[in-house]
Amino acid sequence: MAKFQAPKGTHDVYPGARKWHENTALWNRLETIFRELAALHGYQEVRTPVIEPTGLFTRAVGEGTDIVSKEMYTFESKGGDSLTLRPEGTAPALRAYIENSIYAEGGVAKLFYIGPIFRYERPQEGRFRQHTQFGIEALGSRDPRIDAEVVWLALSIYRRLGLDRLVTKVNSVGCPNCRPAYRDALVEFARPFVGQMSADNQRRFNENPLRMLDSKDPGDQKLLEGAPSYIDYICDECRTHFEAFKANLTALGAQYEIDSRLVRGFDYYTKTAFEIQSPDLGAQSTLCGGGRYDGLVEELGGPSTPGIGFGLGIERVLIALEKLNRRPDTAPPLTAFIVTLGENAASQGLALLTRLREAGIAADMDYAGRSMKAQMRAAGKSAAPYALIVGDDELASGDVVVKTMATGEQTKATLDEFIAKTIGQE
RNA sequence: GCGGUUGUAGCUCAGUUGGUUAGAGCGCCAGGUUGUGGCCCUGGAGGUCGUGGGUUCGAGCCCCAUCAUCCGCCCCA
Repeated sequence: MAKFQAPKGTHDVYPGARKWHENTALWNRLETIFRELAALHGYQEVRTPVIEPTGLFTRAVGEGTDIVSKEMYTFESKGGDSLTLRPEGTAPALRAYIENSIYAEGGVAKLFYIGPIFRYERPQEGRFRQHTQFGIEALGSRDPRIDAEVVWLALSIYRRLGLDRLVTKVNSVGCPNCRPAYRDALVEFARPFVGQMSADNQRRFNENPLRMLDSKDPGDQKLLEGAPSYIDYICDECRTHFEAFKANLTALGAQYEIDSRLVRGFDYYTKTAFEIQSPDLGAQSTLCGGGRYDGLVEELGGPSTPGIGFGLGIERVLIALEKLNRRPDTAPPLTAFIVTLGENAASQGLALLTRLREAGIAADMDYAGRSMKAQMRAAGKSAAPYALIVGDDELASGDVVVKTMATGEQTKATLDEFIAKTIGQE
């Protein structure tokens, strides 16, 4: 009998998984932290479908990008429409923002999302065909202070998780006013040695010259060493914005580097672009990437609205934490484990459990009808702080033996006393 | 799309120049304690050696193919 397995590049998340990025308790903990910090900064959740019209991504991300040209899961619906499993989170969030007229609320709309992202790529460490992103989008402000706040929120998340040693890289990729001049300058600079560059960069030279700077090919890097810097071509508006953004970041106490080579893989970015990397992650070192996209809402058919956001790969965060052995605290799944002795007690077990649960105490028992020794083993393995032991003696006296597993100490108490004391501790 | 790695018990792996019934640790189950977990001791269950073909008297080991896995390039979270 052939066994089924999760498709290449996908993974399950399940209780007790050894790999942190597959462990339910750790996922739950991280998601809670994301939600708390998002709420703390005024962001509210938006949930969008996993499938979207294919055109949404070709329009937003750009026809020439790798994502659109070769990494999308695209299929035809029975009705004949072309649908795509979302390969990124910003375009769907903005589609929802426009479709539901969220902009009509006025002010700045702050949205966050947590959900799966699909890209057809060759899996490797930290890269999956289905991964999960936490992302935020702030729509309606062109104030550079919000650029700094967005970066700061990402950094706050990592700090909260105990992830240090991070490198934050910032850049300005300009705007439609100044980009053409820079693009032309870069093309003229590279023209004499196009033929000496890697095949990829020769392609980029024609299709998307800015991406040439992103090449990791050592030969390309050497050839492009003296390449013109965007900062010398940037228009006054973009320069002012970039300076204010950096000043605000500095004022918050954030450490960052200016990386004039930082060019992100989506066509929609304007002005601010940033990336947060971890040196502990291996080849796929980017934990978070984002930037400003002042023309995108309009491009997608909404009112002219500036925006900025980021996406953060949750699997990569978990992998980085695992490598540093920084395990987030997770509460034990159970508080009490009931151990019964004999037929009479066994038949009472479920009723006792129910009383605990109705009082809000997570409790369980061993349903296999096994020996006390086996039940105690199960209690220990469950990590519940307390074992409640019930036998004929306890049934007669109306109380239970409360064993504190960590110390081995035992006392007698009625179930109500145990409940009152346990709830008092929370 | 390209390059490399590894596939033996639930997990991590060992298996000498191809040679009888394929091993260890951990985990699991049970007993040692007919009312007590974690430590210790004893025992037990569990494997078509990824799959298919080939070479050979004989293949976990050699050859071919295939599937899967992980890692790197590319790209990105």
